[in-house]
Amino acid sequence: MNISNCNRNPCFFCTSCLPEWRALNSINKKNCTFKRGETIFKEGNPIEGMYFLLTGAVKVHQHWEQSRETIIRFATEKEVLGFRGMGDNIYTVSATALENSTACFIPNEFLRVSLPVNPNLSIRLMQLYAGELQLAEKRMSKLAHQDVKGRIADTLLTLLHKFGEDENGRIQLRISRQDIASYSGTTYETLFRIFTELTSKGIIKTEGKTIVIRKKNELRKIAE
Amino acid sequence: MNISNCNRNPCFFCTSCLPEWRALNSINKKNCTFKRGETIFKEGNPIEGMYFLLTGAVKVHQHWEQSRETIIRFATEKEVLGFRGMGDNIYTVSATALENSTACFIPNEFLRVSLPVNPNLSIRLMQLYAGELQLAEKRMSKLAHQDVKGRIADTLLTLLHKFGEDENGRIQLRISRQDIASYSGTTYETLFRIFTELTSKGIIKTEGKTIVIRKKNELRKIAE
DNA sequence: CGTTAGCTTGAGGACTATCAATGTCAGTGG
DNA sequence: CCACTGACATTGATAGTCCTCAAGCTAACG
Repeated sequence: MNISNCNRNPCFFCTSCLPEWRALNSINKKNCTFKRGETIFKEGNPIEGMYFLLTGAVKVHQHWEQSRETIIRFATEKEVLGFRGMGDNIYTVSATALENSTACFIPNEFLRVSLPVNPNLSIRLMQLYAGELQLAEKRMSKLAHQDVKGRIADTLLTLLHKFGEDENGRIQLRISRQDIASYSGTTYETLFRIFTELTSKGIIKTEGKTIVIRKKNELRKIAE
Repeated sequence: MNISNCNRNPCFFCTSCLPEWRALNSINKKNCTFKRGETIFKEGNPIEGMYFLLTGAVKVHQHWEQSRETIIRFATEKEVLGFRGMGDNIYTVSATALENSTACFIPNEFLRVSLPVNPNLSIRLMQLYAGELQLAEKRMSKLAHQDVKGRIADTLLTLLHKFGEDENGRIQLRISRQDIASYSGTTYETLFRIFTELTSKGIIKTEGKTIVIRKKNELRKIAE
């Protein structure tokens, strides 16, 4: 979301507009730094505004029975959390920090006032949602038709793409196996068995919580 | 999407703005009436604009191997098809008419010019996408964690809600079993068996291609 | 009357969730 | 230093769900 040709309004979606986001934080006294594991907002709570993630990593997830959850998506720098178009009042998902993170909080009121007079902002938000929607639709068909191994391979590629890798193929995010399973739509045990298999084939390697992708093309083949 | 308090710009999303949509049809010579089964646009083709559905019913679907598809969503009157935020040039999904349908075609060019000067329009589109996104996310967790029976029950309730019912509980849409299976993320045979089971329990009844929901609450229970 | 397409049913087996048992490891408090 | 604890990792056994394949069946249609 780092759009290069900013026409200023401000657009709020390019690097040069970041100071303006940050300035908002001093106006409202919302907590905007989150420790690893901390809840940013929670399913069922009233929506008070949206968060623009400045640094860190976040999971957006939804409960499903006791002790069961789906991770809807991961978010990283410059992504938007928790805004649903001013219609609803209650969060339908939760957001939890995966790393220590910082954000800007933009109150509903600010949006209510800004959107009608700031076409850039509404267009950018529209594009943002359109993009997210497209990803969500793609993920829907994958969840429906891929087998578990394919979904896990896909998850690993998604993480690699979203959080980056170092020169050795290490995914730049410490993430629990349980979270990977929850995003892939499977259980911890099944994920484990498939990790074992992928490791024995030399496709991935694990170093504690960090995952090393050794044969990206093999993963791509598995993910079809 | 029939928003009551239209501030006119035109907003394009309320009944009183429909004439303006219709007027667009006379300007561009795009085909805007579609017969049952006709393709509206197809995966891989260039995006030329978006469609605002005036009457009828449409499925939005995505290919998956040969002879396999996922239905992403159903659309009916006053819904928008095929617009993805001006970023991409290629459709990632197809749309096919389930009933004879009429639409308005809005060329990209029109949107490119209108959005920056018509805050109402961009805000409405943004809200539209935000709403769709929320539905897509909910469907994602369902596809991941519900069993087939639950997903089918959920599909039936979705269809009932979207296309309405007559006084006897008949879903107001003639839809093939294959399509229901594709939306539920399962196969024709499995769908058939579950239909047999639901029928024997008196929860649903089939009259050719029309489906009668007889015990909505039972379905809700199955869909959790 | 043969052909084709879609409907219906059965059998078999692949895949994956679940449950349970055990292993590992870091931290805690005695 | 060591036993204890809780969280997480690892593995096996089992069973259930659901897909696939294949075959019979019906009905429409030239």
